[in-house]
Amino acid sequence: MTTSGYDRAHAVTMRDVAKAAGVSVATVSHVINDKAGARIGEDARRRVHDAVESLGYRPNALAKTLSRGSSPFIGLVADAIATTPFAGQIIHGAQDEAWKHGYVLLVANTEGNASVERDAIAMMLEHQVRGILYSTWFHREIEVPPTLRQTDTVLVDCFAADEDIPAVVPDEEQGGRVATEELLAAGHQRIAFINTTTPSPAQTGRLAGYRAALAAAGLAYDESLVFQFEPDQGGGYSATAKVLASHATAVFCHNDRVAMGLYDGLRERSLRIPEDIAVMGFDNQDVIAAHLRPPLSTVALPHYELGAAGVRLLLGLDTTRQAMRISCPPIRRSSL
Amino acid sequence: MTTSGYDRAHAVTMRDVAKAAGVSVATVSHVINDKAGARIGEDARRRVHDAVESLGYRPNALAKTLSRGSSPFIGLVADAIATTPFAGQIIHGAQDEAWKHGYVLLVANTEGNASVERDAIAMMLEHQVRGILYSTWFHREIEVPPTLRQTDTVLVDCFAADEDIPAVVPDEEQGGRVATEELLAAGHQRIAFINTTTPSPAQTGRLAGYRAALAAAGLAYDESLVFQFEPDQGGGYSATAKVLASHATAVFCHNDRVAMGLYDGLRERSLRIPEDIAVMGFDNQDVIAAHLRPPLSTVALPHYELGAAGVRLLLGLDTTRQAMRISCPPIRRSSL
DNA sequence: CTGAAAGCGCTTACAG
DNA sequence: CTGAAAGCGCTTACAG
Repeated sequence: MTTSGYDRAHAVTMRDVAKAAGVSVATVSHVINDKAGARIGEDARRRVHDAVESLGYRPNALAKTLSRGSSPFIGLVADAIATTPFAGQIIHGAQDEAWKHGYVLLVANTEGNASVERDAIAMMLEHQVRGILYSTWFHREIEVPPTLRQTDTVLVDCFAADEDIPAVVPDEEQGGRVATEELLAAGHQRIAFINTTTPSPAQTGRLAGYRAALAAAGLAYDESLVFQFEPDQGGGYSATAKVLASHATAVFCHNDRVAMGLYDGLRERSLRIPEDIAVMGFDNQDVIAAHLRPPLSTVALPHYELGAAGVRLLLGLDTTRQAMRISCPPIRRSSL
Repeated sequence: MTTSGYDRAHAVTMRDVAKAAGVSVATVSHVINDKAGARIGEDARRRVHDAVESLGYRPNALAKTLSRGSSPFIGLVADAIATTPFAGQIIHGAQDEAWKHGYVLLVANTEGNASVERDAIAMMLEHQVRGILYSTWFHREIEVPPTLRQTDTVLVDCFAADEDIPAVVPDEEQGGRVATEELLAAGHQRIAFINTTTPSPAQTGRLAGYRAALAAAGLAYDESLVFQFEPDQGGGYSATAKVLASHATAVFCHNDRVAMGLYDGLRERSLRIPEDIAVMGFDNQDVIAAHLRPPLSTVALPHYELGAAGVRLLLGLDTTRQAMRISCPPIRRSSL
């Protein structure tokens, strides 16, 4: 079928190449890996390359791993590839970074199930992973599964309170600050904040950022401008009346879904965005933010970067140890 | 640190277990794998298990693979883990199914870049994958990368025209049919269809389904009820006027984003859903469909099932060969 | 400049 | 009932 002489049943090995090239397997290994110390004649070199070519030889990465004692794998256990578009970006970032350093990602989706988690970690350990990235789909505190201790671990988008395990998380406070600063820069002084009812690093961090930005701008913190609602469309929609009653000229929403609900509430009252009121989101959830009318200005959760930084930390490429905060960049669209 | 005596630098091997249990490695292998033919005394068996326990032994899956000549890996190359929440579900389904049969998924994200794709496939081949799932984030025709021929392949959410490569795709026509049937069942007779301007299996398939459902209900196909717009919010929004002018009482939208735009257009005209007009989406895009006001009825693209079926096909667990169509189930919410 | 040989951690006939 | 030995496909000192 192919001209390479490839045969699925009987893979060609280094031995076959050696035979075809009339050299030893040691020599083949040396030229294929371009070993520094090895002095192989131009002639032999060419013969090996020709044989590789004509036989369609591919090194067996597993055998290589075994004899070298190093692993090409990095494990990524995620609690929800499924429930959210976010996890995808963490995987994406981790994968790109892993590849860049010659590693391959082994991903496992656990749906938060502890026993699946245990199996996934065991599987990774048996495959001799270099280390494991343990990630959650939203920033939170976790209990570290005990078996994770048996290898190098870094936490991604989560952290363990009383632990010394390195973690990389989004900088919620900085995010809340830029969100507010964007509104400030657009000339607003009376900025409402629809925060979430759910206790979380996002809840406290974004609020702290909001306050910090206000303070830096010389504005007093006004409690009557901050609300708590469910962090979804329903919450944003319900918040509309209160926000309007507060006479705010701009609203910083805890996330894009809240903003989406607020949009609905505002539209029902025939209020225009941003002419009548400016709105700022958080998360930069693709399907929502870019496609609302008008497109929503927001701040991005740096999922891709979280995954990539996790791999770098794991491989010891980043000097930082312990909690590493990744900043959340503002995304400017037309809602303010 | 742990009581297991685990030592990261010097993994414990089968040899260590053998020594500790006072048996040969062959015996250890037999009891650990619970080999059928092997008759090992209760005594030796217990000693082995104890040694495994106390040493914290974990078999080296890579070595096992090498000596057995079988691979525990299945590759999944995806063109866009990133750009869409959908790919995540394909991965999820493939992974669950792979695990179920003792395989581990090696995933690679190529962003559609041909050279990355080549590298990804080469990497998988070198890791001796059992086969490769090649997937796209939306249903379409593709050119099969030549190196894919070097192993078993199944196409997921895509297909190759002139090829004999097995593929699993969503059943667009059946999807279009149920979408229309749902509207019919709700009592509508004048059903508009906002189709996409983009030529694709979705475009033709969903239209065919729409026509089939109408025909089955004894309704004539009325060209003036079908429109073509960009398959996004902007398209849906723009379609509003024409849809209204057609005096349809219900609208089947090519996808959820179109429905989202239509919602906006309808709301601006103070029209209520579903009282004034019913709307049906397609895709069941989480963030959108479930959270629109009112929640959108739609039909789901079976991504999880696509991934799972792909693995089954690859492993020869499904007898079907060639193109396999997965049906798209209706999701009932409150927009009709 | 090149090859023979040991070894990576397992599995699997084969003997006994 | 159990072990010695060969082998999976590589890499890596070590000799020459």
